[in-house]
Amino acid sequence: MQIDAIDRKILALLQEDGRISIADLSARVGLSPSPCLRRVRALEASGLIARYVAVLNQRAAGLPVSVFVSIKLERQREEALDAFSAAIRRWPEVLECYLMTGQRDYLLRVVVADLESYERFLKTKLTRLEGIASIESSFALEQVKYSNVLPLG
Amino acid sequence: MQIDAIDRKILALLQEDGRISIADLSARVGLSPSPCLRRVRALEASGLIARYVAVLNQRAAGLPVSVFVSIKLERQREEALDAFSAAIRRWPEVLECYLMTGQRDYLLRVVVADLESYERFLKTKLTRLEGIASIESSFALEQVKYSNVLPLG
DNA sequence: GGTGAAATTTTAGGTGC
DNA sequence: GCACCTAAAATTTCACC
Repeated sequence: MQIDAIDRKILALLQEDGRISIADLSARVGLSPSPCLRRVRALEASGLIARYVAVLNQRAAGLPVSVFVSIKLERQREEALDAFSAAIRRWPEVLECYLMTGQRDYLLRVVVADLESYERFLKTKLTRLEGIASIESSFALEQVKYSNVLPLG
Repeated sequence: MQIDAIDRKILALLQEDGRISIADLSARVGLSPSPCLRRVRALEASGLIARYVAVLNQRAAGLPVSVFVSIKLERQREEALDAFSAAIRRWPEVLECYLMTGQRDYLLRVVVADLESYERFLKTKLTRLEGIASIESSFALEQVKYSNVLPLG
């Protein structure tokens, strides 16, 4: 999809406030509401805008702990890798998961209420998966920055 | 703030779709629109709902690369730590930053278009900061999961 | 917490530049 | 492709029970 400067401005504003009205949005990007709405719909249809969500305050929700987990998998069949991915996607404690360069390395961000909850997650879920060679956990004390705004142009 | 089962349901739905109408939301949680809207406003005022945003597709936006950067700081004055945090918050390439347990360790997620852009970020920004003892970069090949939905009750 | 009505916003259509 | 206008539909919001 072709993106121009006005689209970038629209995307920037929607990333800051996903509920801004088309009237306000169009005024801020220098268009009238009709073409502005058309652009937003086109950006949604193209998949560039993936979804609109409410972002909660992790601490206020009683889930102040983020744990970063490095997982190394044993050499194995494709099927086991798919099972790993599927489990990750299913577990609500895992908010982010990345396949890292190098070998069979995954990085997870796990969100829990406290260390006890994390231990429970480890014992009842993660360590029960087959094919894991090693697990290493690092704990975040403080969220210095948490943004969804991509650095467009 | 006191949260009950209906509030948790509201939060779950809003985290999935930040633009769901009050009419739909109220029907799905088993309330009429008025009290449902009152609850949503209370959740916003309490800070539990931090904000509403549009989530973009990183790949479609031409920024497919996430780099995780571990930074160790030298022992130093509080002032320098604040300068570090301030810079991190200002740089749009850094989407997430966590202060980790242990010592002066930070973990960053940096989003860029390609490795060249990452080198530019390193050379013109990160390595110019004072008080950094070491920098270690790991590259994500694939985003297996990226969610904003907290595991509430 | 529910009801109903008013106010605001969204959204689609049509014309001309 | 955009501005402008109009109008219908949907949604938000509020006073009141």
